[in-house]
Amino acid sequence: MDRGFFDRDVLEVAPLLLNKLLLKRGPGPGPDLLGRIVEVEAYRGSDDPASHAYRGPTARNAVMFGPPGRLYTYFTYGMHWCANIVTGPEGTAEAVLLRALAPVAGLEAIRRARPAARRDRDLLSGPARLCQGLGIDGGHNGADLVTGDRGLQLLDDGVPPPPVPEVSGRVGIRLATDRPWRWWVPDNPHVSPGRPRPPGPAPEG
DNA sequence: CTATAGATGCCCT
DNA sequence: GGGCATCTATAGC
Repeated sequence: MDRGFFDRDVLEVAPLLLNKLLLKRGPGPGPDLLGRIVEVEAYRGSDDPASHAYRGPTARNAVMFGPPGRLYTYFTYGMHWCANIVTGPEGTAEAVLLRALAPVAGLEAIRRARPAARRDRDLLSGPARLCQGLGIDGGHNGADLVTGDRGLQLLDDGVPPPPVPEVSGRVGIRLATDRPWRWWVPDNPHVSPGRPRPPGPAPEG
């Protein structure tokens, strides 16, 4: 894919990422793993209190401030990795959280990487699940998805994004729950079971 | 299907 | 020390 695709506002890019392919190669002799993006969320650092970049650059969020088309991975809840695609020009801090993928290739290897998943629909249906299933972690922070320099690449096989994607508030956050910045492919069984918190002011006193 | 509790470690104040 | 862009097992319909 072209770098320019990612060099736009995150609210424009996020829904267009639906139905794109994420390819994971190696390292080692393992088979290529492939998944189709079916659920995403937008985080816009400059004016988004829920974004890791809201309070300015730190060691953790540095990749978000870098050039578009790279992967931002972070560790959370003491045990989980999550992956984002950086958008917008260098200097801004926008990113699209990958929330769910539909497995396309490498199913056997993905099943081995996700022993807790009882059904195939649970393999990559969550931001931490998809990282576990594809073997994505901190070693991939900053990987370039355009060149595939670290075995991770974003591909377009011609399947267009849904003309009218489903929309809701974002999942698992406390702040800015009213922003409809989560998109998914309608009726796709691999979308995560997460539900947004009811909108309202942040708890206070 | 829904609801709940517990795991577990890094980041930032 | 508080809080987390989560997941899993278990309990109960």
